[in-house]
Amino acid sequence: MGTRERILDATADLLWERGYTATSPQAIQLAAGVGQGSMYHHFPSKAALAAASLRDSGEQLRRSTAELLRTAPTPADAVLAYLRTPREALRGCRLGRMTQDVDVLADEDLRSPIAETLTYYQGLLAALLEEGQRVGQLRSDFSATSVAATLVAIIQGAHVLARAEQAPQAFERVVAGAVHLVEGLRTR
Amino acid sequence: MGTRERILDATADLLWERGYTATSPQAIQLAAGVGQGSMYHHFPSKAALAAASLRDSGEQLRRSTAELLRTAPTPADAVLAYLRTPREALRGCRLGRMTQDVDVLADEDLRSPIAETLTYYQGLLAALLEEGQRVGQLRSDFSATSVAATLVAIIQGAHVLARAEQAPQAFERVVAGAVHLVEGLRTR
DNA sequence: GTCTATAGTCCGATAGAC
DNA sequence: GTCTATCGGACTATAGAC
Repeated sequence: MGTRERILDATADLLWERGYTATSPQAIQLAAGVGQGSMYHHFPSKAALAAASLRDSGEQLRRSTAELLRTAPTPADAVLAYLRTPREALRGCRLGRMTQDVDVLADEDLRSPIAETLTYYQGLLAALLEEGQRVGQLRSDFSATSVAATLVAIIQGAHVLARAEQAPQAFERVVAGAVHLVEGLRTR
Repeated sequence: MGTRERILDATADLLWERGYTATSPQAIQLAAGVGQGSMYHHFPSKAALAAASLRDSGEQLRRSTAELLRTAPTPADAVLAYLRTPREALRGCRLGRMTQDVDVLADEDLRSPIAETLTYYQGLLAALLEEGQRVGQLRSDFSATSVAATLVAIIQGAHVLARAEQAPQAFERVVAGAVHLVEGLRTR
């Protein structure tokens, strides 16, 4: 693995663990096992390095989520799979966590991969919900776009609760409740 | 207003705006209009000051939420009022946002007001949902505890989406979807 | 391309005058 | 109780040798 990739890997880990502002170039260099000069040779600044890392993470997450949803037999199954897929409850969402950092929100290059990925999730779920409505599996008296946004928010919020309580069970509780709520959307 | 209160007020604002690690004693002193000596006279450290501020914020939020839920005519109305109450979408939840700061999670005095408040919300909502089930307003085939956790997560996640997109409309979209989901819990 | 040395700033906290 | 001066260290970034 090349130096550039080792730097990007270390950055992704540290951004997930500590966030942007609290992650120092020094810590990245230590974790990647490179000197300061190497980091600044490959990336002009901490912000540019973080932006590259977040872009990579966003692409990876969008790809794996699309794959997850594509393999379910029915739309309702796909939505439930989105809720139930195993996640690192205590680590939080590696992109969603960044929204609490003002320096991230102030920099378009840092914010856009986050916004694009969360918007992409909502699009995938809205399409599934509409399909479920079209084939009569789901009720037609709700807005697929709104419910899709709510489902994405549920996963983000589940991470918040699990971290607050420092208990993965909080995440599971949120998911269990979400499953109850989604079951209420089925036609009967 | 006394010096101590001015310091606590400035701290609460800055913690909400910037989080814990990114808020410097210097910034607090500037915002409160006091010197370093005053701050360290009233509070032994940045951590102790932040803990006092978060305890205050938690008490205030628990009190206002209990009041909000107590004034609704029926359990389902109270749950919908929780979802629909106006919130500062782009600023985020002043307690929930802290869960992304590792230094906060590592310090029990900082973490516990957050965990206690979010747990308190869940307890209030679970009691309402159970009451709704008892009086036949809500279906009895769901876990009130789980759904209560999901409702709290929805509001936390709505803040995340709104901040990611830098658009309050994202918050409204999440709430609209949540209302659809809660309507599915009613008996018919 | 990679390294070390260093600059200039800000951090959290303490000392001590008033 | 409040102030200013200051400490020791960490921060992001640059310089320049190899």
